Amino acid sequence: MSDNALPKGYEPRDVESRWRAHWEGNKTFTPDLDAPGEPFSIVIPPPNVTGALHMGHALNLTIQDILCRHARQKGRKVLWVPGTDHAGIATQNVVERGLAKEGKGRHDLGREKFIERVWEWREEYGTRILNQIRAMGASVDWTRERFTMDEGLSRAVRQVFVKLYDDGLIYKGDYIINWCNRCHTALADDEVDHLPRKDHLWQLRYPLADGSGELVIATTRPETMFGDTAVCVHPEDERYTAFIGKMVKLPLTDREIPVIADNYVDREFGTGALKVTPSHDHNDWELGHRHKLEFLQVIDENGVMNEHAGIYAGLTKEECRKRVVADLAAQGVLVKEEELDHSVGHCYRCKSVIEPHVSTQWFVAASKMAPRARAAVPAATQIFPDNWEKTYYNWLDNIRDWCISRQIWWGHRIPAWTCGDCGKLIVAVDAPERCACGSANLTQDEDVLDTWFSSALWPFSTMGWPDDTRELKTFYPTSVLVTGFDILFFWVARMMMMGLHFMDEVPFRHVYIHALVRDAEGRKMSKSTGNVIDPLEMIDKYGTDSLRFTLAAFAAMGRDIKLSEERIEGYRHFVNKLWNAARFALMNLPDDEVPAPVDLDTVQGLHHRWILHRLEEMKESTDAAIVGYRFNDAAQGMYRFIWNEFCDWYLELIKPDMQAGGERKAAAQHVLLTVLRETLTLLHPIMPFITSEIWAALPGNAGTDLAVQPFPAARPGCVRAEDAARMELVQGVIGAVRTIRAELNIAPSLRLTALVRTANEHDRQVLEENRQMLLVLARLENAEFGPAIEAPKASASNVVSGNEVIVPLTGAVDFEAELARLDKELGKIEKDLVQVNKKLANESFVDKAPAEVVAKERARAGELADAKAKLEALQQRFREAIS
RNA sequence: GGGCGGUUAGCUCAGCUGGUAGAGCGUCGGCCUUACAAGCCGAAUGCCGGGGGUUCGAUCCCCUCACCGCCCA
Repeated sequence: MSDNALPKGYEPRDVESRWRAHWEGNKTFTPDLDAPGEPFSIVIPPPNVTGALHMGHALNLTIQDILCRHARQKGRKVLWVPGTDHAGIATQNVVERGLAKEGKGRHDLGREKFIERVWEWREEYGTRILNQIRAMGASVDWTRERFTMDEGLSRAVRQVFVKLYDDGLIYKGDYIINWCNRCHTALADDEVDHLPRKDHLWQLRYPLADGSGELVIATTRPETMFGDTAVCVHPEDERYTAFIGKMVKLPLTDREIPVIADNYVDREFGTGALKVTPSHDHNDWELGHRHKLEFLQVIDENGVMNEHAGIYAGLTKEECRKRVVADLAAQGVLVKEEELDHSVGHCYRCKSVIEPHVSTQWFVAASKMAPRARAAVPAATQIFPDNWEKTYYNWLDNIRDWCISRQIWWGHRIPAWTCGDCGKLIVAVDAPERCACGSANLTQDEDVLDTWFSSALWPFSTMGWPDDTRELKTFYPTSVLVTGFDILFFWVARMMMMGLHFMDEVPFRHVYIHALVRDAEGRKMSKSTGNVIDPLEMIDKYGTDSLRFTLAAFAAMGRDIKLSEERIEGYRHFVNKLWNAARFALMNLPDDEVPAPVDLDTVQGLHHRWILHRLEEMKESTDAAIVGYRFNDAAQGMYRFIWNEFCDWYLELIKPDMQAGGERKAAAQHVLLTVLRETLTLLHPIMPFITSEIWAALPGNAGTDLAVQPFPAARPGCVRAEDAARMELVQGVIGAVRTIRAELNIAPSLRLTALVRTANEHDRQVLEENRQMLLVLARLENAEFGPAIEAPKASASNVVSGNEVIVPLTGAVDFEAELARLDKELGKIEKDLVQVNKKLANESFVDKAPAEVVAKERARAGELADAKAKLEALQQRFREAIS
């Protein structure tokens, strides 16, 4: 036995920190650009600097790491770029909250000081998320870490802005946009969450100006009525045709507004008549332009009513609504108030209600860039699973121009200057010194760009664009983007547009959309619900490998993951199992030198031949599963192989070999080491730490790193399906004896005798050759095999592929139990037999089903009938014995 | 309103191109068997959401209904 055995328990903490330090210190994951091998690259979805690692990140990183480590094993040149995102609004909010504690606002500091403050903040906390990426074991290239506000990336942003402006794809103008009063900035359409909300629908009486009647309109926003500049009905709505073209009096004001007609109106909703407020509603904005209405703004950018609201000026929009409704009710204008379930836009950063607001903003003409991005899927970029294609198309087909200016300070400032003298607008990469008119009186636009604008460039900006770098040449387009569906629009579609425009090539060949991680009840994890499972806490308690394996095992394509701590705890048992298997192996292997090799193609011993065969199958299936993004198959396949085959059978079967010594031991050592080495390699992408640790402890591996070992080569000579079948027979006989023992309550310590009346010479020979396996694993003192074996009358029995397994019973045995057991067994067989016979009796089945299927059923019917007959005979004999 | 997905063992979920329903966890029974009690051996459990259709044959394909979830308007 070895004296440098592994410690009794696996201690993830020490092991993980050691390997992390080793990999980072040695720059193990920095690719050699001159190395041979096909490139494989991934850019990390950059987490927010404000962020802390959550389960979504943990899953995202695990998947990417599996892909990268696997690609390295397959000899590819792998680059995985890490980095973080400056997250404009979110980060600014965090720093502003900090300031608020000091009783200050950002305006008290001024722009420059405030930005300095944000940078300080990011220096302090920006590394936190990076260390959490480290904790996950992510094999990123730390020498290429990027931040969206880096000098290089900022230059890329300015360059892109200027180019798009020159190409006519960026423009500035007054439009209605989504305004967050709290964050005090414009938001893009997809940054608005539509959340369900109980509200009211009020019906209001608008009298005709000529006194000839009245029109009842329905609205959810009475406070905006001061901005009404029309009432709209459906042109074919007979209730209202007479009103079209007339004027109505706007209550609470002295204004009169026209009644217009437009197909946009839903006749079924409310009263079929609606008030039109072009400055405060997206649809009304469209109506306003179509019908050339007046645009009247009544709510300011703080959510306060302005002078157009008359006596309501100065009230917040919420207060104003209450007062207006009360006053309308008092004046008899309010006809009806009803409950309404609808959805209302909320800021995705702060969850306050979004106000449609007209202002001067910058836009990307996304509608012009979308068609190319659409056409690239699936021709140049494939989405996995492909049902997301539809969602992708749907969004691009309905895309509106993208509002990219934000009225905050933290971010890439828009590279546009206005001349104070001639009014000319200058858009340039670097700050211009003077205007063409000669004036030096230039002021830069106050706004910054949407964070997603810089994220959209990530796949090429991180590789050094606009310079023509080797990284770009080698690694662009990236191989795959791994992300959640929640940012398919924000990010994926925009990267496609930008990549195609600037690189003339898609940014990634594949997009793998992974699941959302939910809690055990299927709810989204959120701090407010309090159902968050913190990955760092899980890592601390169970180790990173347990967490990674759990996530991989549940990462079935296209399905959400319901996670609970118990699952992670459960997979820690697997980690422990592997550790102990390795300990056992090491105890039975020489300390330093590699055991003398034997020829694996011709090695004797069914257990060796079988496990080597299974190992070949595992290589193929694991590789196929990872390449096909079926991580759950990869994980579960390894789990079963290691636990149910390698540990439960193989390790048990080599124990006698190890005791026997000599050549038998030498062969067992060599096969054991081979299987363990290659199994660790296969498992390494999912569980990098424990596999590396065990690897380094194996004889001959001291000082080597599993992370740089190649994928185990195929060993065609070891593919032997017939040995797998032989093994199955042996396992079946062992199982039959074990079942008898357990069901008849025979003590495990009692050594039994087993007799097998064999079905044919082949089976007899297999059992004979593997007598020792049966003796050890079925706990027998004796075993006999042959075609003419007669069962002693008092014996329990079972049938395995036509072989009658007989266990003579001695001493006190529960005879009734054996009878009941045989009845149960026969019941099962009969049930199957009836079903199969029914099938075979069906003429059209025999007629129309493929010949091989029919043949298979016939064979099965024969087997079942045979087993039935044998069992019945055995049962009869047993009855005679006990009567 | 439009789109997507789900419904399989007590729980969580696999089940690729239709051909004998699987796993993990949990449950029950028996074991300290020299790597592992975080373990070993054995067992039980399913109108594969309802209805209809295609087919010799449907968990799988088509239609429909119900319930649940998500996205977009």
